[in-house]
Amino acid sequence: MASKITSGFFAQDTLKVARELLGVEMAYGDCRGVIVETEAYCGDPASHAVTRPNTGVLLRETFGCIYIYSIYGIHRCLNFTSDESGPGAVLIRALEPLRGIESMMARRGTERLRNLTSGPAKLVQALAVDPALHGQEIGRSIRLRRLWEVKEKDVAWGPRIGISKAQELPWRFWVKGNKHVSV
DNA sequence: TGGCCGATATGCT
DNA sequence: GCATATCGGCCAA
Repeated sequence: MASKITSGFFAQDTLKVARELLGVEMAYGDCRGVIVETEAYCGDPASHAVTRPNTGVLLRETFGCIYIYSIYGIHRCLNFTSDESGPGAVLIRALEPLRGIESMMARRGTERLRNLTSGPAKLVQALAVDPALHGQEIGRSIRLRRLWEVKEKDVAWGPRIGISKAQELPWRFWVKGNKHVSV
């Protein structure tokens, strides 16, 4: 039986949270998908804890909460805050769709399964994540439970995508070979 | 109050 | 591979 993940899980180190979120099912509204790609943001120069000192307060002062930001005007991305002892958040970059695929296709305007949730802004649009969830504790609207046990040998990692600072840090994690990983 | 930048996605060449 | 839409957040003035 799959085990529920609550906000307390996010108290631990951000890199560990990012790694451990792989294989976790996310349920929201009429949709479900498994997390297959994440990125960790700590107190590094690319983190909103640094680049957005006002709104980034959530990264410093909470864990286990939803952090939603907008980028390039038209996109929104979903994070979960982490690390009870410092700034941290994990960006959810890709899901493998499980349920509500018809709804996702309608909202994304495509029939192509591979293009539904293979990117941070794509999955927010596919699941119609409400921006008003910003700051809310995990487990209320967005529910998580471990669905897959992802072995060490099935985890890949590398540099984070789309950033101009701290590009050398290999803080992006994904499920090796999964067809729904971005890029 | 204005200007710059960005954890993206898409469409065109 | 490259241009670009489009706007919130931030800071300088």
